Amino acid sequence: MNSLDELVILLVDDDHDVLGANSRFLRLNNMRVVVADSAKVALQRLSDHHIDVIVTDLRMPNIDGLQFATHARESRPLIPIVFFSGFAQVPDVVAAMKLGAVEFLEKPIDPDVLLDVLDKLRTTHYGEMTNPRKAFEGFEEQYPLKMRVLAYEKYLIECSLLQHNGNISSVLDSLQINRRTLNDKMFKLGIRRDTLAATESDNGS
Amino acid sequence: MNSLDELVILLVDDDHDVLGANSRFLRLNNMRVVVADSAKVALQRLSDHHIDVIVTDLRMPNIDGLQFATHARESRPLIPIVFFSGFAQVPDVVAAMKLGAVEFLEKPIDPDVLLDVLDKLRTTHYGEMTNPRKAFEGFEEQYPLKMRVLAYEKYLIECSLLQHNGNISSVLDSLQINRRTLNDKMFKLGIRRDTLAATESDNGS
DNA sequence: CGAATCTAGGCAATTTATTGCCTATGTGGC
DNA sequence: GCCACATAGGCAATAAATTGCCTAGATTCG
Repeated sequence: MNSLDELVILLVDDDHDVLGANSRFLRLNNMRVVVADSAKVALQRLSDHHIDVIVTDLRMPNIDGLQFATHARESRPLIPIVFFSGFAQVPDVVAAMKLGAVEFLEKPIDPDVLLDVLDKLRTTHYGEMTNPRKAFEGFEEQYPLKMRVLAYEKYLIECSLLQHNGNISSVLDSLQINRRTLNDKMFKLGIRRDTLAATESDNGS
Repeated sequence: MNSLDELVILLVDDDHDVLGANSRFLRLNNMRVVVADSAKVALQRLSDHHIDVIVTDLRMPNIDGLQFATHARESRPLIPIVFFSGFAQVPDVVAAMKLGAVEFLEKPIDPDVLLDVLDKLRTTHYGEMTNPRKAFEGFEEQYPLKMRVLAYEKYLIECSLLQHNGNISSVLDSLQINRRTLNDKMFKLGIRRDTLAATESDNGS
Protein backbone atom coordinates (compact mmCIF):
# COMPACT_ATOMS: atom_id res chain seq x y z
CA MET A 1 0.00 0.00 0.00
CA ASN A 2 2.96 2.28 0.13
CA SER A 3 5.85 3.12 -2.08
CA LEU A 4 6.77 -0.21 -3.55
CA ASP A 5 5.74 1.15 -6.90
CA GLU A 6 7.07 4.62 -6.47
CA LEU A 7 10.42 5.75 -7.65
CA VAL A 8 11.48 9.20 -6.63
CA ILE A 9 12.70 11.05 -9.66
CA LEU A 10 14.76 14.20 -9.59
CA LEU A 11 13.82 16.04 -12.76
CA VAL A 12 16.16 18.84 -13.80
CA ASP A 13 15.45 21.24 -16.63
CA ASP A 14 15.89 24.96 -16.96
CA ASP A 15 12.83 25.19 -19.21
CA HIS A 16 9.89 25.58 -16.84
CA ASP A 17 7.31 24.55 -19.39
CA VAL A 18 9.03 21.28 -20.17
CA LEU A 19 9.72 20.73 -16.51
CA GLY A 20 6.08 21.16 -15.66
CA ALA A 21 4.79 18.99 -18.46
CA ASN A 22 7.13 16.14 -17.76
CA SER A 23 6.68 16.18 -14.03
CA ARG A 24 2.90 16.13 -14.44
CA PHE A 25 3.13 13.21 -16.76
CA LEU A 26 5.37 11.25 -14.43
CA ARG A 27 3.19 11.97 -11.45
CA LEU A 28 0.17 10.71 -13.35
CA ASN A 29 2.09 7.50 -13.70
CA ASN A 30 2.67 6.83 -10.09
CA MET A 31 6.08 8.37 -9.75
CA ARG A 32 7.11 10.85 -7.17
CA VAL A 33 8.88 13.73 -8.81
CA VAL A 34 11.15 16.32 -7.32
CA VAL A 35 11.87 19.16 -9.71
CA ALA A 36 14.75 21.59 -10.06
CA ASP A 37 15.23 24.31 -12.63
CA SER A 38 18.98 24.49 -12.24
CA ALA A 39 21.89 22.31 -11.27
CA LYS A 40 22.36 24.35 -8.15
CA VAL A 41 18.85 23.69 -6.94
CA ALA A 42 19.14 20.07 -8.01
CA LEU A 43 22.19 19.49 -5.85
CA GLN A 44 20.30 21.01 -2.96
CA ARG A 45 17.39 18.63 -3.58
CA LEU A 46 19.77 15.72 -3.71
CA SER A 47 20.94 16.29 -0.20
CA ASP A 48 17.49 17.11 1.15
CA HIS A 49 15.42 14.34 -0.38
CA HIS A 50 15.71 10.70 -1.01
CA ILE A 51 16.19 10.41 -4.76
CA ASP A 52 16.21 7.19 -6.73
CA VAL A 53 16.88 8.44 -10.23
CA ILE A 54 18.14 11.65 -11.78
CA VAL A 55 16.66 12.79 -15.07
CA THR A 56 18.45 15.88 -16.29
CA ASP A 57 18.78 18.15 -19.24
CA LEU A 58 22.26 18.32 -20.70
CA ARG A 59 22.24 21.96 -21.71
CA MET A 60 21.66 24.36 -18.92
CA PRO A 61 23.02 27.78 -18.10
CA ASN A 62 25.90 28.05 -15.61
CA ILE A 63 26.34 24.41 -14.63
CA ASP A 64 25.50 22.04 -17.46
CA GLY A 65 24.20 18.52 -17.13
CA LEU A 66 27.56 16.82 -17.26
CA GLN A 67 29.04 18.99 -14.56
CA PHE A 68 25.95 18.55 -12.49
CA ALA A 69 26.14 14.78 -12.89
CA THR A 70 29.77 14.82 -11.83
CA HIS A 71 28.91 16.72 -8.69
CA ALA A 72 25.91 14.54 -8.02
CA ARG A 73 28.09 11.47 -8.23
CA GLU A 74 30.20 12.84 -5.43
CA SER A 75 27.43 12.41 -2.94
CA ARG A 76 25.59 9.60 -4.71
CA PRO A 77 28.18 7.57 -6.55
CA LEU A 78 25.88 4.94 -7.98
CA ILE A 79 22.69 6.83 -8.66
CA PRO A 80 21.22 6.11 -12.09
CA ILE A 81 21.21 9.17 -14.32
CA VAL A 82 19.16 9.72 -17.46
CA PHE A 83 20.20 12.58 -19.70
CA PHE A 84 18.15 14.29 -22.32
CA SER A 85 18.99 17.00 -24.77
CA GLY A 86 18.12 18.46 -28.09
CA PHE A 87 20.92 18.87 -30.62
CA ALA A 88 23.30 16.69 -28.69
CA GLN A 89 26.77 16.21 -30.15
CA VAL A 90 28.36 12.81 -30.24
CA PRO A 91 31.12 13.69 -27.77
CA ASP A 92 28.49 14.87 -25.30
CA VAL A 93 26.65 11.61 -25.53
CA VAL A 94 29.86 9.65 -25.15
CA ALA A 95 30.90 11.69 -22.14
CA ALA A 96 27.50 11.21 -20.57
CA MET A 97 27.52 7.49 -21.09
CA LYS A 98 31.00 7.27 -19.69
CA LEU A 99 29.77 8.99 -16.60
CA GLY A 100 27.55 6.00 -16.26
CA ALA A 101 24.35 7.40 -17.76
CA VAL A 102 21.59 4.87 -17.99
CA GLU A 103 20.02 6.47 -21.04
CA PHE A 104 20.34 9.47 -23.26
CA LEU A 105 17.06 10.73 -24.66
CA GLU A 106 16.49 13.29 -27.32
CA LYS A 107 14.31 16.31 -26.87
CA PRO A 108 11.44 16.54 -27.16
CA ILE A 109 11.06 13.65 -24.79
CA ASP A 110 8.55 11.03 -25.70
CA PRO A 111 6.83 10.53 -22.36
CA ASP A 112 6.21 6.89 -23.03
CA VAL A 113 9.85 6.28 -23.72
CA LEU A 114 10.86 8.01 -20.52
CA LEU A 115 8.31 6.01 -18.61
CA ASP A 116 9.61 2.85 -20.14
CA VAL A 117 13.17 3.68 -19.18
CA LEU A 118 12.22 4.45 -15.62
CA ASP A 119 10.12 1.34 -15.46
CA LYS A 120 13.05 -0.77 -16.49
CA LEU A 121 15.21 0.94 -13.91
CA ARG A 122 12.77 -0.05 -11.25
CA THR A 123 13.23 -3.69 -12.04
CA THR A 124 16.91 -3.74 -12.85
CA HIS A 125 17.95 -1.63 -9.92
CA TYR A 126 15.69 -2.88 -7.24
CA GLY A 127 13.99 -6.02 -8.36
CA GLU A 128 16.88 -8.27 -9.13
CA MET A 129 18.96 -7.42 -6.17
CA THR A 130 18.42 -10.89 -4.83
CA ASN A 131 20.61 -12.22 -7.55
CA PRO A 132 24.10 -12.47 -6.09
CA ARG A 133 26.65 -11.28 -8.58
CA LYS A 134 24.37 -9.07 -10.67
CA ALA A 135 24.74 -6.09 -8.45
CA PHE A 136 28.41 -5.58 -9.00
CA GLU A 137 29.11 -7.83 -11.93
CA GLY A 138 28.39 -4.98 -14.31
CA PHE A 139 31.18 -2.93 -12.86
CA GLU A 140 33.90 -4.31 -15.01
CA GLU A 141 37.26 -3.01 -15.87
CA GLN A 142 36.85 0.57 -16.87
CA TYR A 143 35.31 1.73 -13.64
CA PRO A 144 37.39 3.22 -10.87
CA LEU A 145 38.21 1.05 -7.90
CA LYS A 146 36.17 3.24 -5.63
CA MET A 147 33.02 2.79 -7.64
CA ARG A 148 33.39 -0.95 -7.86
CA VAL A 149 33.94 -1.25 -4.17
CA LEU A 150 30.89 0.89 -3.51
CA ALA A 151 28.78 -1.24 -5.81
CA TYR A 152 29.80 -4.27 -3.87
CA GLU A 153 29.10 -2.62 -0.58
CA LYS A 154 25.67 -1.64 -1.82
CA TYR A 155 25.04 -5.18 -2.85
CA LEU A 156 26.06 -6.52 0.54
CA ILE A 157 23.83 -4.11 2.39
CA GLU A 158 20.89 -4.82 0.15
CA CYS A 159 21.36 -8.53 0.61
CA SER A 160 21.48 -8.17 4.34
CA LEU A 161 18.35 -6.04 4.29
CA LEU A 162 16.53 -8.64 2.27
CA GLN A 163 17.73 -11.38 4.53
CA HIS A 164 16.50 -9.60 7.61
CA ASN A 165 13.35 -8.41 5.98
CA GLY A 166 14.17 -4.76 6.29
CA ASN A 167 14.83 -5.01 9.98
CA ILE A 168 17.53 -2.46 10.57
CA SER A 169 18.73 -3.57 13.96
CA SER A 170 19.31 -7.11 12.71
CA VAL A 171 21.28 -5.72 9.83
CA LEU A 172 23.39 -3.65 12.18
CA ASP A 173 24.10 -6.74 14.15
CA SER A 174 24.84 -8.86 11.16
CA LEU A 175 27.08 -6.38 9.40
CA GLN A 176 28.60 -5.23 12.67
CA ILE A 177 28.30 -1.64 11.76
CA ASN A 178 27.31 1.52 13.56
CA ARG A 179 23.72 2.57 13.04
CA ARG A 180 24.71 6.07 12.13
CA THR A 181 27.13 4.76 9.57
CA LEU A 182 24.59 2.42 8.04
CA ASN A 183 22.07 5.23 7.72
CA ASP A 184 24.59 7.38 5.95
CA LYS A 185 25.71 4.63 3.64
CA MET A 186 22.17 3.76 2.72
CA PHE A 187 21.47 7.34 1.81
CA LYS A 188 24.58 7.66 -0.23
CA LEU A 189 24.09 4.40 -2.06
CA GLY A 190 20.41 5.04 -2.59
CA ILE A 191 19.15 2.08 -0.61
CA ARG A 192 15.70 2.21 0.84
CA ARG A 193 14.48 -0.05 3.56
CA ASP A 194 10.91 -0.30 2.38
CA THR A 195 11.71 -1.06 -1.22
CA LEU A 196 13.61 -4.11 -0.22
CA ALA A 197 11.61 -5.29 2.70
CA ALA A 198 8.06 -4.88 1.49
CA THR A 199 8.21 -7.62 -1.10
CA GLU A 200 6.00 -10.09 0.71
CA SER A 201 3.75 -8.00 2.90
CA ASP A 202 1.44 -6.42 0.37
CA ASN A 203 -1.06 -8.99 -0.85
CA GLY A 204 -3.43 -9.71 2.04
CA SER A 205 -4.54 -6.86 4.28
CA MET B 1 48.06 -11.29 -25.96
CA ASN B 2 51.61 -12.08 -25.25
CA SER B 3 53.63 -9.14 -26.39
CA LEU B 4 52.88 -6.05 -24.39
CA ASP B 5 53.76 -3.82 -27.25
CA GLU B 6 51.58 -5.25 -29.93
CA LEU B 7 47.87 -5.09 -29.85
CA VAL B 8 46.05 -6.96 -32.55
CA ILE B 9 43.34 -4.73 -33.92
CA LEU B 10 40.41 -5.92 -35.94
CA LEU B 11 39.53 -2.99 -38.17
CA VAL B 12 36.12 -3.17 -39.82
CA ASP B 13 34.91 -0.77 -42.50
CA ASP B 14 33.04 -1.26 -45.74
CA ASP B 15 34.87 1.66 -47.31
CA HIS B 16 38.07 0.18 -48.73
CA ASP B 17 39.86 3.50 -48.98
CA VAL B 18 39.30 4.36 -45.35
CA LEU B 19 40.11 0.82 -44.36
CA GLY B 20 43.42 0.95 -46.18
CA ALA B 21 44.41 4.34 -44.87
CA ASN B 22 43.64 3.57 -41.28
CA SER B 23 45.25 0.18 -41.28
CA ARG B 24 48.42 1.63 -42.77
CA PHE B 25 48.52 4.28 -40.16
CA LEU B 26 48.05 1.82 -37.32
CA ARG B 27 50.68 -0.53 -38.70
CA LEU B 28 53.12 2.36 -38.86
CA ASN B 29 52.51 2.71 -35.16
CA ASN B 30 53.46 -0.74 -34.09
CA MET B 31 50.04 -2.32 -34.15
CA ARG B 32 49.10 -5.50 -35.85
CA VAL B 33 45.96 -4.96 -37.86
CA VAL B 34 43.52 -7.45 -39.23
CA VAL B 35 41.06 -5.90 -41.65
CA ALA B 36 37.55 -6.80 -42.71
CA ASP B 37 35.26 -5.02 -45.14
CA SER B 38 32.06 -6.44 -43.74
CA ALA B 39 30.66 -7.75 -40.51
CA LYS B 40 30.48 -11.22 -41.99
CA VAL B 41 34.17 -11.26 -42.75
CA ALA B 42 34.93 -9.67 -39.41
CA LEU B 43 33.18 -12.41 -37.50
CA GLN B 44 35.17 -14.91 -39.50
CA ARG B 45 38.39 -13.12 -38.59
CA LEU B 46 37.37 -13.10 -34.97
CA SER B 47 37.26 -16.85 -34.83
CA ASP B 48 40.38 -17.34 -36.94
CA HIS B 49 42.72 -14.82 -35.37
CA HIS B 50 43.62 -13.70 -31.95
CA ILE B 51 42.14 -10.22 -31.68
CA ASP B 52 42.69 -7.79 -28.82
CA VAL B 53 40.52 -4.87 -29.86
CA ILE B 54 37.73 -4.31 -32.36
CA VAL B 55 37.51 -1.00 -34.19
CA THR B 56 34.43 -0.91 -36.35
CA ASP B 57 32.33 1.35 -38.47
CA LEU B 58 28.77 1.71 -37.32
CA ARG B 59 27.10 1.96 -40.71
CA MET B 60 27.62 -0.97 -42.95
CA PRO B 61 25.43 -2.76 -45.44
CA ASN B 62 23.65 -5.95 -44.34
CA ILE B 63 24.94 -6.31 -40.80
CA ASP B 64 25.65 -2.96 -39.17
CA GLY B 65 28.20 -2.25 -36.48
CA LEU B 66 25.85 -2.71 -33.58
CA GLN B 67 24.65 -6.09 -34.74
CA PHE B 68 28.19 -7.11 -35.45
CA ALA B 69 29.28 -6.04 -31.99
CA THR B 70 26.46 -8.01 -30.46
CA HIS B 71 27.55 -11.11 -32.29
CA ALA B 72 31.17 -10.50 -31.49
CA ARG B 73 30.34 -10.25 -27.81
CA GLU B 74 28.88 -13.73 -27.92
CA SER B 75 32.26 -15.26 -28.45
CA ARG B 76 34.34 -12.54 -26.81
CA PRO B 77 32.21 -11.08 -24.02
CA LEU B 78 34.70 -8.55 -22.75
CA ILE B 79 36.59 -7.55 -25.85
CA PRO B 80 37.00 -3.78 -26.07
CA ILE B 81 35.16 -2.25 -29.01
CA VAL B 82 35.70 1.18 -30.52
CA PHE B 83 33.00 2.46 -32.85
CA PHE B 84 33.27 5.17 -35.40
CA SER B 85 30.74 6.72 -37.70
CA GLY B 86 29.84 9.83 -39.57
CA PHE B 87 26.39 11.29 -39.05
CA ALA B 88 25.78 9.21 -35.97
CA GLN B 89 22.41 9.58 -34.32
CA VAL B 90 22.15 9.85 -30.58
CA PRO B 91 20.34 6.52 -30.15
CA ASP B 92 23.13 4.82 -32.06
CA VAL B 93 25.75 6.26 -29.79
CA VAL B 94 23.76 5.31 -26.73
CA ALA B 95 23.26 1.79 -27.98
CA ALA B 96 26.94 1.46 -28.74
CA MET B 97 28.02 2.70 -25.35
CA LYS B 98 25.56 0.36 -23.69
CA LEU B 99 27.12 -2.50 -25.53
CA GLY B 100 30.20 -1.51 -23.65
CA ALA B 101 31.94 0.50 -26.31
CA VAL B 102 35.16 1.98 -25.12
CA GLU B 103 34.90 4.97 -27.39
CA PHE B 104 32.78 6.39 -30.13
CA LEU B 105 34.70 8.38 -32.70
CA GLU B 106 33.36 10.56 -35.44
CA LYS B 107 34.30 10.17 -39.03
CA PRO B 108 36.59 11.18 -40.45
CA ILE B 109 38.80 9.61 -37.83
CA ASP B 110 41.65 11.65 -36.50
CA PRO B 111 44.44 9.07 -36.56
CA ASP B 112 46.09 10.52 -33.50
CA VAL B 113 42.93 10.28 -31.50
CA LEU B 114 42.48 6.67 -32.51
CA LEU B 115 46.04 5.94 -31.62
CA ASP B 116 45.59 7.59 -28.29
CA VAL B 117 42.50 5.55 -27.54
CA LEU B 118 44.21 2.30 -28.48
CA ASP B 119 47.23 3.27 -26.50
CA LYS B 120 45.17 3.73 -23.41
CA LEU B 121 43.50 0.42 -24.03
CA ARG B 122 46.82 -1.28 -24.06
CA THR B 123 47.44 -0.33 -20.49
CA THR B 124 43.98 -0.31 -19.00
CA HIS B 125 42.43 -3.27 -20.71
CA TYR B 126 43.80 -6.67 -20.74
CA GLY B 127 41.79 -9.26 -22.64
CA GLU B 128 39.42 -11.38 -20.68
CA MET B 129 39.28 -11.70 -16.98
CA THR B 130 39.58 -15.34 -16.18
CA ASN B 131 40.26 -15.24 -12.48
CA PRO B 132 37.57 -16.59 -10.25
CA ARG B 133 36.44 -14.53 -7.35
CA LYS B 134 37.93 -16.87 -4.85
CA ALA B 135 39.61 -14.14 -2.92
CA PHE B 136 36.49 -12.89 -1.24
CA GLU B 137 34.13 -15.81 -1.73
CA GLY B 138 35.29 -17.18 1.59
CA PHE B 139 34.02 -14.21 3.50
CA GLU B 140 30.63 -15.48 4.46
CA GLU B 141 27.92 -13.75 6.36
CA GLN B 142 29.33 -13.68 9.80
CA TYR B 143 32.07 -11.27 8.87
CA PRO B 144 31.62 -7.55 9.33
CA LEU B 145 30.73 -5.47 6.32
CA LYS B 146 34.03 -3.64 6.52
CA MET B 147 36.02 -6.81 6.32
CA ARG B 148 34.11 -8.13 3.36
CA VAL B 149 34.43 -4.88 1.49
CA LEU B 150 38.14 -4.80 2.17
CA ALA B 151 38.48 -8.37 0.97
CA TYR B 152 36.82 -7.40 -2.25
CA GLU B 153 39.01 -4.35 -2.61
CA LYS B 154 42.05 -6.49 -2.06
CA TYR B 155 40.86 -8.92 -4.66
CA LEU B 156 40.31 -6.13 -7.19
CA ILE B 157 43.74 -4.70 -6.62
CA GLU B 158 45.38 -8.08 -6.88
CA CYS B 159 43.57 -8.80 -10.10
CA SER B 160 44.62 -5.50 -11.53
CA LEU B 161 48.21 -6.16 -10.53
CA LEU B 162 48.11 -9.52 -12.22
CA GLN B 163 46.59 -8.09 -15.34
CA HIS B 164 49.19 -5.41 -15.59
CA ASN B 165 51.97 -7.72 -14.70
CA GLY B 166 52.90 -5.92 -11.56
CA ASN B 167 53.23 -2.64 -13.37
CA ILE B 168 52.15 -0.10 -10.79
CA SER B 169 51.58 2.88 -13.03
CA SER B 170 49.24 0.88 -15.22
CA VAL B 171 47.31 -0.20 -12.19
CA LEU B 172 47.01 3.40 -11.06
CA ASP B 173 45.59 4.28 -14.41
CA SER B 174 43.26 1.38 -14.52
CA LEU B 175 41.86 1.75 -11.04
CA GLN B 176 41.92 5.53 -11.27
CA ILE B 177 43.48 5.87 -7.90
CA ASN B 178 46.19 8.02 -6.41
CA ARG B 179 49.59 6.40 -6.18
CA ARG B 180 49.95 7.28 -2.55
CA THR B 181 46.58 5.77 -1.81
CA LEU B 182 47.38 2.57 -3.68
CA ASN B 183 50.66 2.19 -1.81
CA ASP B 184 48.89 2.60 1.48
CA LYS B 185 46.12 0.21 0.57
CA MET B 186 48.55 -2.41 -0.60
CA PHE B 187 50.42 -2.16 2.64
CA LYS B 188 47.27 -2.32 4.68
CA LEU B 189 45.83 -5.22 2.76
CA GLY B 190 49.10 -7.06 2.69
CA ILE B 191 49.49 -7.07 -1.07
CA ARG B 192 52.95 -7.40 -2.49
CA ARG B 193 53.83 -6.49 -6.02
CA ASP B 194 56.51 -9.09 -6.49
CA THR B 195 54.41 -12.05 -5.42
CA LEU B 196 51.86 -11.24 -8.02
CA ALA B 197 54.02 -10.05 -10.82
CA ALA B 198 56.45 -12.94 -10.93
CA THR B 199 54.43 -14.85 -13.54
CA GLU B 200 55.82 -13.09 -16.56
CA SER B 201 58.33 -15.78 -17.41
CA ASP B 202 56.02 -18.40 -18.86
CA ASN B 203 54.83 -19.39 -22.31
CA GLY B 204 56.31 -17.70 -25.31
CA SER B 205 54.69 -17.22 -28.71
C1' DC C 1 -3.32 8.48 27.07
C1' DG C 2 1.49 7.11 28.29
C1' DA C 3 5.45 3.95 28.04
C1' DA C 4 8.36 1.21 25.28
C1' DT C 5 10.53 0.29 20.93
C1' DC C 6 12.30 1.05 16.38
C1' DT C 7 13.76 4.21 13.27
C1' DA C 8 16.40 8.14 11.66
C1' DG C 9 18.21 13.09 11.33
C1' DG C 10 21.39 17.12 13.27
C1' DC C 11 25.55 18.25 15.19
C1' DA C 12 30.24 17.92 16.68
C1' DA C 13 34.34 15.34 18.07
C1' DT C 14 37.29 12.04 16.53
C1' DT C 15 39.44 9.00 13.49
C1' DT C 16 40.76 7.56 8.97
C1' DA C 17 41.63 8.21 4.10
C1' DT C 18 43.35 10.82 0.41
C1' DT C 19 46.54 13.65 -1.68
C1' DG C 20 50.58 16.65 -2.80
C1' DC C 21 55.29 17.62 -2.02
C1' DC C 22 59.74 16.17 -1.05
C1' DT C 23 63.14 12.63 -0.77
C1' DA C 24 65.40 8.08 -1.61
C1' DT C 25 66.48 3.70 -3.73
C1' DG C 26 67.28 0.67 -7.67
C1' DT C 27 67.65 -0.22 -12.69
C1' DG C 28 69.02 0.46 -17.33
C1' DG C 29 71.05 3.39 -20.86
C1' DC C 30 74.47 6.91 -22.45
C1' DG D 1 79.58 8.65 -13.36
C1' DC D 2 75.23 10.87 -14.71
C1' DC D 3 70.50 10.89 -16.25
C1' DA D 4 65.86 9.16 -16.95
C1' DC D 5 62.45 6.39 -15.00
C1' DA D 6 59.65 3.58 -11.95
C1' DT D 7 58.76 2.65 -7.26
C1' DA D 8 57.97 3.98 -2.25
C1' DG D 9 58.29 6.11 2.22
C1' DG D 10 57.86 10.50 5.44
C1' DC D 11 55.23 14.23 6.53
C1' DA D 12 51.51 17.53 6.64
C1' DA D 13 47.24 19.61 4.85
C1' DT D 14 42.84 18.51 3.59
C1' DA D 15 38.70 15.75 2.89
C1' DA D 16 35.75 12.14 4.26
C1' DA D 17 34.02 8.53 7.25
C1' DT D 18 32.79 7.01 11.74
C1' DT D 19 30.82 7.55 16.03
C1' DG D 20 28.39 9.26 20.25
C1' DC D 21 24.94 12.17 22.02
C1' DC D 22 20.74 14.33 21.62
C1' DT D 23 16.16 14.84 19.59
C1' DA D 24 11.91 13.33 17.17
C1' DG D 25 8.36 10.84 14.59
C1' DA D 26 5.76 6.25 14.20
C1' DT D 27 4.02 2.21 15.93
C1' DT D 28 2.68 -1.04 19.34
C1' DC D 29 1.04 -2.41 23.76
C1' DG D 30 -1.15 -1.83 28.18
